Amino acid sequence: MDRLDRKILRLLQEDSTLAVADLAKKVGLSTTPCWRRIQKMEEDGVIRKRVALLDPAKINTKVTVFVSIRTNSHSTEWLKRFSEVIVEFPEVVEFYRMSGEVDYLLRVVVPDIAAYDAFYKRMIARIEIRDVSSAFAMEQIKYTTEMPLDYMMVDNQKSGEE
Amino acid sequence: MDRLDRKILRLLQEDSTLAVADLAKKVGLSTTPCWRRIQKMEEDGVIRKRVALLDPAKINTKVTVFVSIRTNSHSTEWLKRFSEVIVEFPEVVEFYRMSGEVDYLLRVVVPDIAAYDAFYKRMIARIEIRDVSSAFAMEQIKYTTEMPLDYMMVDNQKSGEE
DNA sequence: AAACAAAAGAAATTTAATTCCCTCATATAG
DNA sequence: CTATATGAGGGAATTAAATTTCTTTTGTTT
Repeated sequence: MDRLDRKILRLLQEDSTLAVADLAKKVGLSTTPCWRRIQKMEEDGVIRKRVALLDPAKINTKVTVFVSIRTNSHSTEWLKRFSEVIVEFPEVVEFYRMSGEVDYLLRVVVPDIAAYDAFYKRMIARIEIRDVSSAFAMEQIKYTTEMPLDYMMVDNQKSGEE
Repeated sequence: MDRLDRKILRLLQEDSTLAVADLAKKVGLSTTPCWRRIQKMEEDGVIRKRVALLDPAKINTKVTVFVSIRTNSHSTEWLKRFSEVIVEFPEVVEFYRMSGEVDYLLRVVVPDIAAYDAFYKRMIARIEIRDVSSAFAMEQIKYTTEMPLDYMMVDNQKSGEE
């Protein structure tokens, strides 16, 4: 993994429809070696998948709610079931086990407050939860699937330029 | 936008490398009309973009930190500058203006605690912030870019939007 | 400097995207 | 009712891109 791979990843994180030939040109390679690098990174799992991103407003899911969940030390059994139940909801797009005050944090997307309430009722109907608190996002100022590539380990340390 | 469009979106949200011909077969169409539906949804902005998703572990960004920021009513100027500064950090992958106790919420991705500390120092060096608190994710139980399609309007949406 | 390995590139081939043209169903005006 | 526009679907040709094959370059080791 060198600086060319990193350049390729940067571009594919922005737009994966880019033709290999065009990508190669931007990176300063010809299509074959560029294609091979992409293949390798897919085999190695560096590139996990390629997906289409939708406009939340256009599909009626413009409201994001962060749901903080506190549990006073439940059993392992409860934890397992809790995860299974939560993961199934398509409205839950992110789900973390946290350190500190909050034990679990969910990001939930819905059309509006009413839909959130409906979701909430469905959730607590499926599993008993001690303490839940919801915080609504008023505005999504940034959302990206692009990960920083600055921390990638590079064998050939030709780091620095672009 | 009908149920066929929704089927197409569901599949493309999972895997956008799917060939139009295969997609068409799964949906129950031939390639031409299927292709045209995809084109239309891209023109309409329903499909925002197509991207490659990377494996966080493989690019050394497996730690997620949620950063809660409280500000005792700052000026509009400060707000503007704050947003501009924060958005520029590639480590900040999500950034919300919130209702309630917390005013802003960031999701930050870094390799480890030390790198978070370095990020934190760089951030506060660039802008004065009243109250910051950081919560570390111990585990990412779910992360998806697939939005729920259940809330999409089903009928012929002729009503002028946009 | 010879020999090898690893990466790059040109050109041919295969596969998929895109266009063109036709059919069918529905709806609407004359 | 009939004629005619309209919109969606489909087959087949065309164009563009992905993939493979083969050759060349580059860098390293002995």
